[in-house]
Amino acid sequence: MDLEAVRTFVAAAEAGRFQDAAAELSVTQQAVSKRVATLEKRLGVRLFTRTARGVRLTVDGQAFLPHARDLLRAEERAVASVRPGRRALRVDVIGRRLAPATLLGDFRRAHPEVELDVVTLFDVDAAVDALRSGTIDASFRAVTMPGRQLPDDIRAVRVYDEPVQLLIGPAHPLAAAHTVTPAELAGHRIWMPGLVPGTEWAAYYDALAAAFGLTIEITGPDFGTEPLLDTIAGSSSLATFVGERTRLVWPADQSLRRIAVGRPTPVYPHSLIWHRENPHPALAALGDHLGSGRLDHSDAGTWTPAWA
Amino acid sequence: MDLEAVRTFVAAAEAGRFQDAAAELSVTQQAVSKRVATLEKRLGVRLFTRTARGVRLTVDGQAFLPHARDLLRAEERAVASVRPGRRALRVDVIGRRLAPATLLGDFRRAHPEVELDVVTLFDVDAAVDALRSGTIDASFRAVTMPGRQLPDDIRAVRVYDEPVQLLIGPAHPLAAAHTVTPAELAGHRIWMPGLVPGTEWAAYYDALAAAFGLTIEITGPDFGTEPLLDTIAGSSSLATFVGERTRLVWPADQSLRRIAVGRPTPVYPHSLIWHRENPHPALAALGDHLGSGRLDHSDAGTWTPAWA
DNA sequence: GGGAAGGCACAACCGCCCGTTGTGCGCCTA
DNA sequence: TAGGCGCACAACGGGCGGTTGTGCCTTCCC
Repeated sequence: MDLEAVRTFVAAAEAGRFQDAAAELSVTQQAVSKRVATLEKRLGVRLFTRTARGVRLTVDGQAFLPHARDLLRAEERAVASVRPGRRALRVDVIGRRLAPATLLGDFRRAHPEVELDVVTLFDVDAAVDALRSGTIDASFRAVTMPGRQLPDDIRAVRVYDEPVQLLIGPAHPLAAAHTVTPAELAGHRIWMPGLVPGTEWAAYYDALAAAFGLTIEITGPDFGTEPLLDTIAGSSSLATFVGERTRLVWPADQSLRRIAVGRPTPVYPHSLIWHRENPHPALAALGDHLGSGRLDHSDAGTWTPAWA
Repeated sequence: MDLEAVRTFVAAAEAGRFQDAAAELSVTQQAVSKRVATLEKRLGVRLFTRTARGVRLTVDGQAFLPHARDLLRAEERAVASVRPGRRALRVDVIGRRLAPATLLGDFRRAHPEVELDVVTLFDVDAAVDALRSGTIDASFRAVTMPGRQLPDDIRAVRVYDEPVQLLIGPAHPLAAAHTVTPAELAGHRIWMPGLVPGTEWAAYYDALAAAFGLTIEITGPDFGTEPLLDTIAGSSSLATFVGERTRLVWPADQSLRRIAVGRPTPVYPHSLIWHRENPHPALAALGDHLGSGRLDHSDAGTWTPAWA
């Protein structure tokens, strides 16, 4: 379907006459007539009844009109999402099912007027580059990697310490446990395919493994979450880590179990970083929203890497 | 913007290679390349980075992708709204700001999975014709007009008795009243432009005027609700009737006042009518929804026309 | 390190769609 | 009944979009 035809249809419906719609669109009346006729042919229904004083919407036309407006609005938003300058707020998250995406979902509900786009970059370096070039406006990252220092023009605020949980199947020996300590996981096989070496995500789990003597396997190609969850659910020895707010979409019959990890609870330090001079008006709203819900991370019962 | 290009963009983003997208769309790789290049040119940004093993989304492309999917979904809904057979549930209402539209809004919220289109036909006769021809699936009307009998194949259920209220400006002598009786309105000027003779809407107010000795003026052309409300707000003698749930969109400074009418309260009997053999699956859900919230209209303190 | 293969871009060609001009027809109005 | 208004149809022309053919770059493998 051609959006130019849809735009013509809306203009004609509002004007009530093809001639006026044609004037508004800077084309001839015949062009409007042709566009509408083509649209009607494609849809298989008549959208207007032609009268001596102009046109009037048919019932089908009345039903189609709001959808046509929706289409044009969606087009406007799509164009606006990539328009240089004054585009929608663009935030980088580490994964679309992880806690940052959930936090952004909360923000979207709290501020429905803010246009928000979510993207995913490779790592902190890419995010910093994108922040500096103005390609993105903010990024959720664990920015305090060992040996790295944020540049002066990048601001960072630690907004959410997310508890790490163990995900296992019903046949796993820990399936009946309510809580396990990190030390109790030593000797168990913890499998995390998809953990890309060099990312801060991988650095976090490296530190976790080192601190408590765990063995984390990242062998094998990453086939996506579904095969991973399938394997975990059917295994009596494999486990994996997930964040407390990680959304899992798995078939209900798999009966995967989340086991809390405590004494201490490893928490993943999500931070929001942005460029000091970014003028985007919605950025302040995002900062306020995240700051208001910020958790107190001075709790002695939690664990973070020494470099965090 | 061309939706075919948008569809191509989504296919290429999912496939990761122009060649695969081309195969899926049954065009050549060069056509996909051209479509994407044209789209990028129109948007002014690069959507893909070209690599030796295919293409990868840029940050702009990542931001654009969900909007592109939205566009295609909106197109699908638009086409579905007029597709003969299996189209969305289509309901005729007497006006988009009156109570039936509000009831449909409630239904939409309660059943977000139901595709619903709202149209407005001229009168009961047009609605019955449309129900029989399958053009619409249901209609909100006050069907019990004097001298009219619904055909056997049309079912009707009285779903909502809407109290009538008086709408006046702050300078009107009744502005301070909490409730007025219909009889007290005799002698006041009640102005209702836009009341089309021959419709059941007009018949109702004719009966109301006759029952209580009121004078209802329908003189003058109907310029829409805004001028009407402006005039009412600034007049010390003009009043008009509105339904209890009628949504008015007027500038806040006009300070219009709604005055309840009681002893008895005139109520407008909204009914839902549909064709006996309409097979639309969502029609039953609409009937259930309206039936569950149906008001008891055996209240002796209300008034309806004798023919209702 | 060099050849082969895979994948995208560019050029040329062409058909078709779209918009314009010119005209006809039906309906309402005076 | 004549005139005007408004949409549809016909003919024409240009440009957009698709295909074929080809070139270039990257990656992989021997």
